[in-house]
Amino acid sequence: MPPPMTTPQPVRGTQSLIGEDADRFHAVIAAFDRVRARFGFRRVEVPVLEHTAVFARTMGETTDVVSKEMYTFEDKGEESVTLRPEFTAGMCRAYLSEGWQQLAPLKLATHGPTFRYERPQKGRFRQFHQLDAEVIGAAEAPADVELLSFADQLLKELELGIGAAVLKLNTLGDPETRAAWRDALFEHFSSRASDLSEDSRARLTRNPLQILDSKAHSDWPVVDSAPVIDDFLTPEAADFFAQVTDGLSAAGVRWERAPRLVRGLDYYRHTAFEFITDTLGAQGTVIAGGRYDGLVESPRGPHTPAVGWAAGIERLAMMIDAPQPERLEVAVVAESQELREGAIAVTAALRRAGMTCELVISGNPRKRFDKAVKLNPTQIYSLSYRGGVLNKSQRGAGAQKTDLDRREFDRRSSYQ
RNA sequence: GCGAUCGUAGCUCAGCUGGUUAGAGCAUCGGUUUGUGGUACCGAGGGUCGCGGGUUCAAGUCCCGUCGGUCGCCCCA
Repeated sequence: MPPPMTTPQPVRGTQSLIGEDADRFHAVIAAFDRVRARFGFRRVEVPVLEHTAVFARTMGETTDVVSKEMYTFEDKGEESVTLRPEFTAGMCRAYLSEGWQQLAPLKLATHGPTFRYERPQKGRFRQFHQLDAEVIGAAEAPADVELLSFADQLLKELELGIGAAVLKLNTLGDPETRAAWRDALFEHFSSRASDLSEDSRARLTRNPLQILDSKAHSDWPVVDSAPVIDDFLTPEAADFFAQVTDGLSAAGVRWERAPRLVRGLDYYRHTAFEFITDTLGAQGTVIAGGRYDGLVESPRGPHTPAVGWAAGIERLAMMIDAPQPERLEVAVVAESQELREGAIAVTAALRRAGMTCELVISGNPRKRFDKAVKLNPTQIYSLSYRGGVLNKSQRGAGAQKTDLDRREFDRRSSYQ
């Protein structure tokens, strides 16, 4: 229990944004939505809250995310529910339980908050936000190309700069390929277990593929000499990967082969990818995804091939240039009390005409003009009495086009 | 879960080897001045020094714990 405090504290790992931070955040979402529409991905909404089984089953009970990072609790109906730690599971659940199957193949996009109980650090929060894109019910390589082109175009429009994020691409092949490769890896790593780090030795029986992206330097020689998947690809799997890479080249998407990029869970097939950056410290992954043909059907669902990716909004927001802040067009100032209603009338007319407008009619009348100046508007309309005479002035650049007509200004500001 | 580092006013910070009623700039509010694209001066409000305990005649300062921020490990978006 937190100790009683006079001022409430935010929950650890959550954040509230204002100003430039909020602008960055929404610039990422705006770009996503723009590109989304152009690629024909349908906008969908799925719940933040799902039955715990939705995530536990699809993500694998032994995953770190499921075993120790989920916000899981019993609701008042004594049902175990979980705040989503990712989107894919909920999207698939909706596909199955909301009758979306009849619309397949579906290109879907959504975004929103996701939750993971982790130690916060740079680019990592307990409540964080993701962009998500999925193609469900499409088994062919063009779907992968479509999905990756979407991600690539999004990054281009965010103007991260050349080389800021590179696409690392790999194939995990079909189940036959994967099983053969896995066996070969197991054999390779078992024979050299004594050279492996403690972490990697633990992975050996649980998931030998994960040793491939071990960060322990001591593992690197063993990893470098490990068998590569290309030697195990079935002709079908090799053809699928070739279609993806040819498609990407045709679409003008730059990529790099990453033969050690893997996914731990068995339902991943064929395409696996990450957009990586070195500008975010330890959290280098900005977009990650892959093909998960085996997910929906396990343990008992219709065979449903699918590909998808998720992106971290906060991570992208940290990488983009600061967006232009919304510029105030007009500040209307009443520099004495009896001119307030006139100022209100002018402001109302300007806002109805579609202009962004702030009203400055409170506080010390003599300081109101300075207050207006600090709002940094394009124009200032001020109403004042000077030497007992009503003085109306419009100041600022570019007045002609957006200006309230002079006569209209006079009429409105004379409101009694 | 592990490690490092930091918590003083709304913000950015100062505060010496512990020593009177804890300071500055900015911001806010008020007064005078100026009189139209960030005037100048004066004044006010605002802090149980993150929280709890300990050492001491005396703790913002030293010690322990705890909560939080930041960065890294792990994992991931």
